[in-house]
Order: sequence, then C-alpha cells, then structure tokens
Amino acid sequence: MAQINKKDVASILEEIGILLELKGENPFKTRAYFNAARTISGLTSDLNELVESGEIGNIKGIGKTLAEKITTLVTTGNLPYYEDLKIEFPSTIFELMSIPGLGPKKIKKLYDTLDISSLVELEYACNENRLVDLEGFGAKTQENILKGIDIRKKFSEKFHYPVAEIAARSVLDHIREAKGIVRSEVAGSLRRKKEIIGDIDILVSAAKKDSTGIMNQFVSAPGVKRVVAEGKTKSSVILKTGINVDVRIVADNEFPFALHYFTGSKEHNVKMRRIAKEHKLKLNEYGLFRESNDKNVPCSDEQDIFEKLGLVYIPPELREDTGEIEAAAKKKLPDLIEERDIRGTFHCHTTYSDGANSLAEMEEAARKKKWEYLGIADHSKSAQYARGLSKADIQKQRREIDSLNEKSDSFRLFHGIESDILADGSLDYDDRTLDEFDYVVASVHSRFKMPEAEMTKRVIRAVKKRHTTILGHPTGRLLLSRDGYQIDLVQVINAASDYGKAIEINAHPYRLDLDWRMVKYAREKGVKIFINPDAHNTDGLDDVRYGVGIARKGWLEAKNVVNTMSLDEVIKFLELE
DNA sequence: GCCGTTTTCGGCCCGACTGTTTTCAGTCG
Repeated sequence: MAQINKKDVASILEEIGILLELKGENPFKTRAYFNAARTISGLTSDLNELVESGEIGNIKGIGKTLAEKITTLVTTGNLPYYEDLKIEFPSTIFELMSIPGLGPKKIKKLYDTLDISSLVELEYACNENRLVDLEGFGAKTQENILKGIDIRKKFSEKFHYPVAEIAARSVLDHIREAKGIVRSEVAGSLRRKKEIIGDIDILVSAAKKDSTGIMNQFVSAPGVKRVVAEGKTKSSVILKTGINVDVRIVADNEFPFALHYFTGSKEHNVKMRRIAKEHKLKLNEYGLFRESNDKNVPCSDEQDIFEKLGLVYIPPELREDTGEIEAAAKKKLPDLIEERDIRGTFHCHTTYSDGANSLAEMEEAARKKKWEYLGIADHSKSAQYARGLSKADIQKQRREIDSLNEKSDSFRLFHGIESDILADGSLDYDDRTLDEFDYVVASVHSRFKMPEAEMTKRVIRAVKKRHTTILGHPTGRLLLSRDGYQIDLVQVINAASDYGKAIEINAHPYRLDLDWRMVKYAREKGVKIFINPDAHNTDGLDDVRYGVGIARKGWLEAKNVVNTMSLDEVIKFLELE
C-alpha cells in the first residue's frame, strides 16, 4: 500500500470537485465528490482496510466509480483522473475561489478570456480595468473583487470562537435597540459552537414595516467597516476586525424555521429537507408546507419542527449531519452535558511553572466558581521554556497543597503534573517521583515533526504507562496558526480505551483539542474525558465553558466527563484512597 | 456520480441578493 492518508484522499476528492465545477460539469456530479471528501475525512475506521476488503463501496455516497478512484488512490498513491484534470488549470486557480462573488463560472470566464489564474494576476487585471467589458462582469463586479482581494490580504478567513462571540454579542445588542423586534438570536456556526468561526449570522423577527429601521440600525452598528449588501430581509456587513456579519429579518411565525435554517449546518439542512420530503412536506426557511396543497404546518419553535418530522429536538451543537438525525428518529440522542454539570477541573498552571497566579489564587478562583476541586498540573522538568518543576519544586508544591487542603474539608486541590512525553514515549520523571502525584497529564511539547507512524507509537507508549492518567492536548494544534502533529488518533483512542486511560479536551479556545469529531469516537469507545482549561491564570478557568461546547459537539453526556463527578467520586477515580 | 418498499432512469434542497441585462445567471448560505 502506498503511504496516503484520509486527509490526503479527502483533499484530492475536494479538488476534483472544484476542478469539475470549473469545467462546468453537472453540479450533482461535483457534489458527489464534495460529499465523498467529507465522508472520507470523517471515517473512524482504517481507510486501507476498507479499500482492501472492498467495503469502501458499501459506504453511503460512495458508489462504483468513487470506490474505484479511491482504491486506485490508496493502493498506488496517485490517480490519473485527478492528474489529467489538474493539467487543465494552473494550481493557483484555487486561490480565486476564496474571493466573495467569484464562483466557478466567473473564474472559468476569467481564465478563458483574460488568462487569469491567480490572485496576483486578478488584482493586476482589475487595476488595469480589464474586467469591466467582460460579459457578465462590470464596473461594480471589478470593484467588489478588488475589495475582496484587499480584505483577504488583511485578514485570515476564520476567527477564534471567543472573538466571534464577542463581536456577535455587541452587534446583536446594538440591533436590539431598534423598534419592532419580536425575537432575535445568533444562529450559524456560533450557535453550533464550532471551534472556529467563518462569519456571524443573526436572525431577527419583526413586522414588515419595521424591517427598514432594523436594517438601518444594523448597518450603523459600531465597528462596521463596509456594507456588503443591504436588503429588506437580508443584509451583510464586514466589521473592522474582518468578520462578516449577516442579518436576516423574517415574520415572527417564520422565526423557528429561519432559526433552524440559518443555524445549519448546510449538510444537516439538506438532510432535514429530505426527511420533510419523505413526510410529503416541504421545508424551507419560511415554514413547513404540505406538498399536496402548499398549506402551512405552523410551528411555534424549533422543537415543534423536529416533532412534525418525527424527530426529537436536536441541540444546535449536534447539527453536523454526523448521525444526529438518524438518532433523533430513534429517540437515541444523548442527554448532553451542560456547563452547570461541571464541579471542578484539572490541568491548571501556577507560578511554580509558567502560570501567572499562585496556587492560593487559583484555589480561590475555583472556589468562587462554586467548584468542589481543582487539579494543578504544572510543567515537568523537560519543559525548560516553561520553568518545569525540579524535584525540589515538586516537594515544595506538595507541601503547599497539603497545607491548603488541611484548611478546608469541602474543597480539595489535587496535585498533578503535566509530564512531557519524551521522544521515545517515556515520561519525564522516574517512577518514584511520578508515584507522588495524584494524577499525571501526559503531553507532547517537543519533536512535533515526527512522521505519523512514529508519533502515534510514541503517544500510545505514553498512554500505556502505569502513571499516565490523562492524555493532554492530543494533537498539539493551535487553531488558525499551527496544524497538529501528524498522529493517528483512532489508534490512540483505541489504546486509551484498551488501557482505561482518559483523554483531555483542552478547552483553551486556541486549542479545543481533542477535536469534537474525535470526541464522538472516544465516547463510542467508552474513553473517559476530562475538560481541562490549561489555565495559566485565574481567568483561564472560565475557558472550561468552551470545552463544554466541544464536549456537546462530541455527543458527551455528563457521565462521560470526569469533571462532573463529585469530590468523592473523583478521589475514587484517581485511586487516592 | 449516487441512489432506489413509488424508481435501474430521472431525480438530486431551496430561496435571496447582486449585477448584469431587460428577464436572468451566478453566487452564497
């Protein structure tokens, strides 16, 4: 077998989809490639095995042709069909897809008539005024493309969750000052608690006569840099921070349908509409209609819509078309964990290593949150850059924790360590030293560039160690700035499951690692999860809530998460008595 | 290209906004 992983296969299928779009192929054919890309990247079973056994063709959405192409790709490492397609367009042409208003048809036109195939060429052509006379283009289009290029240069296309959340809150508060608003809510990927956010969707219900006033209020919100579109029901702006905000206004009886629709995901919506069709109904953002006579089926909220389609309510975080609709039909949805279930957290840093607050200050902050316990896990000795703990530091910290614990019987500090996983998979201290801790978070902080097989072996070796309690930030990714190291998480989760080890959802909004797609798999394998803030100061404890969002996206119930246990249960779990 | 207790052919989710053109294609979500 050639060395090619799921991610590679998925991105090649995706590129084929784009290339077919550029060629003007049947849109349903291109969609088949996009769907297959998504399916492959979400697979938890081994792609090589699926190909070898021929099972690949039995996966929904992968028929004879795609199965053959994927098999060729996996067994030989390349795909002639793809190579032939690529020859037809320069590789830089994919850049153009990122400019708003430019789709496959217009890009094809630019390429065929003006030989434009990159952003640089496009910008040059705009400045030379060469787009205005092009059929289907005009002065306005050229201007918008230039603005699009400008914005792309200045900003990345995605934003960390808290950045988008704060912006959304501020715009929504401003809109709410307008007259005539009945209901208003943030929808889109923010409502689904995605790990990174592309743009902000806000939904408002109001009478028709009030819509102009509300839109005026919206486009004059503080922080608006440019109004992209302004209509009676839909407007769009770009904020100074680069975030795009869309606002839609609907009649109040349409609000539940619009909220569902604009919450997405797109894939979830497509499937919901198919379910509606099976019920001889039509679902869109304005309502649910009988196919026979177009008569409206009223619903007062989202719950109603799901019920009318024979489903139980699906929380927004689950709406990613990863089986939630099927589970809702069987009434088998999980009872998702909530923020109020959290009774403490682990993996926090103090001034002993690279934290900003002392042990006592961290304890105080945790008590203020009405938690029952807090786990401290400072860096281990190899983490020189973070002032990792010497053996003397460990003793000193232990004594301080013991003395703080003696002062209270209702709250407890646990003494853990974030031990580096060394290159060979061993932990950072000798067994006798590790014995002293209440628990161990094992994390990779060095040698990120190992090949996948080696990294996977390294981490699994650490997971198997007797002292390891929790695997910390399993991929090391930093959202929007650094990809995680190459690692086969399915194998790692399987090992954690086999050896009864827990995995952390690192709740720092720049990490959110373990990824929710894999959290779902960990749950299926019965792996216990810790939601850990990786807090480096007292404010950092609040980040736990982002972790709860990711846990919810990963279908976790309170019982799957160690942080929801009572103090007594945690003591038992950590085998401290 | 996929899929099928209405089907192996003919469907495949649906509507708003923009800019171009003058009735609509393209893009977006």
